[in-house]
Amino acid sequence: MSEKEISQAVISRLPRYFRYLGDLKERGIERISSQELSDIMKVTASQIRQDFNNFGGFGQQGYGYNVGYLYDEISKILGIDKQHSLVIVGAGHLGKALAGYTNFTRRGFVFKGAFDCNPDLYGTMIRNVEVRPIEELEDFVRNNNIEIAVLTIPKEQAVPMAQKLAGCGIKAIWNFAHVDLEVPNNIQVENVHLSDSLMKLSYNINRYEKTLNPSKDK
Amino acid sequence: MSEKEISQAVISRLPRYFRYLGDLKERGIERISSQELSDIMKVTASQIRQDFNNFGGFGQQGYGYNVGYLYDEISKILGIDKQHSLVIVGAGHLGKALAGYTNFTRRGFVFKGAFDCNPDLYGTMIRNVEVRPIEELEDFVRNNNIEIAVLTIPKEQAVPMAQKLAGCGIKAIWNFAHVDLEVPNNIQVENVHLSDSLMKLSYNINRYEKTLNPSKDK
DNA sequence: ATTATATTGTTCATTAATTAACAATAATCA
DNA sequence: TGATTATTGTTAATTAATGAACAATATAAT
Repeated sequence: MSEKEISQAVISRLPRYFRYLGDLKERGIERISSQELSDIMKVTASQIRQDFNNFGGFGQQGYGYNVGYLYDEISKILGIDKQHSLVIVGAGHLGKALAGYTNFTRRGFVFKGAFDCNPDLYGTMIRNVEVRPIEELEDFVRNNNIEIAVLTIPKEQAVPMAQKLAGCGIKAIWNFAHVDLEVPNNIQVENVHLSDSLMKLSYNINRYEKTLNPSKDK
Repeated sequence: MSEKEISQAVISRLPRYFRYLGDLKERGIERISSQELSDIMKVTASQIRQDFNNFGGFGQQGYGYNVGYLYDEISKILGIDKQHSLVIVGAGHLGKALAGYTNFTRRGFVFKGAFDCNPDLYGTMIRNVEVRPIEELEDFVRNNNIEIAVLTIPKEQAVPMAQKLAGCGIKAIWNFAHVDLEVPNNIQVENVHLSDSLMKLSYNINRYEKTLNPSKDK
């Protein structure tokens, strides 16, 4: 009821706060004001205070915020105070790269299985996990209570695969395939569309060059 | 002068339009109205028309938009009608994965070189390109007119590396290191912070579960 | 203890983004 | 060729996001 919906704009900023707070913590800094954080992060102090206050008062007037406390609170908000099991679907370079990220393990994401449709890969190891045939994926998800599926397969296969995963109790899909998945709304999808990102970069290169040499347009 | 600044919110949507238009084109569809596109893409027709009109009138009243024409125009806006040369800095799994994306080649991004600081990798091949020692990077960028550097190195190395790259005429950095780079504003930076993305996913899993079982909060 | 200072939480104002509305106009049909 | 329909480009209205202001309050200093 008091579950005020928090905008995804705010959510998108939380990981960055978390990162900066982690750095501060590591450097032994115990307290920080919204103004100091503003200077470091190049966002307004007002936005910082507004963002935090969406989740309750973490600071104290005349003092600021306790770095360690704020860090822990944000980790709870983000749900990374608990472990999340995940499987990688598609054991190519990208799948391997993601499986290998120690960063993720550190944040409680536990790599439980890898699947591919290429028989040459069956039995090969990624980290301490062997690659299994894709046919075993659904049973594996069900039997091991897997929360997250990381989709690093071609887009043609991604759509039917998402449907299959929806059917066996997966909670979320981290989608690297260049296609929009359609899944029931009990399943969370986070897209990483790398080509989109690269195109944005291309646009900004172009734009900058045009500001230097406006004659060239049209 | 009439260089009205276009918001990054609009730019972020262009690649998705481009993708859907490409699909339509491939399916042989020649014309489409903003309403039809709205139905397919699940965004309002009004937003579609507003977005396109930032760049000029691409449609025709009573007819709609010509798919092929619109596709080409967007590709020009995004600057992917021309080739962009890039190098990969950090020849790990992620670097290899990115180098191998045929999608990128198709959009005019030409993979020209790969660099790493691990001597074991020197001379090994990624696609048709051999991995070179990182010391050669700066000269290579200068001599081969490289536009984009793809940073797939640890965050500690990423900051000084960005500075070096800034010094040798690179135009843009596609940054996969989990750190904010500080570069002069003649260099475009596009960040792909994968852990941020995964944390957002984690938040949304959490949020959904709380809507089902609100008792569990606090 | 009292006062001065710092800094939050929150309200209000402003700016930006999105959606709705509609007049203008091209395409289609009779 | 004229009437009807479809659909854009654009303006206006609404909603969301951001930034500024300030009262409330804790800390620190004297």
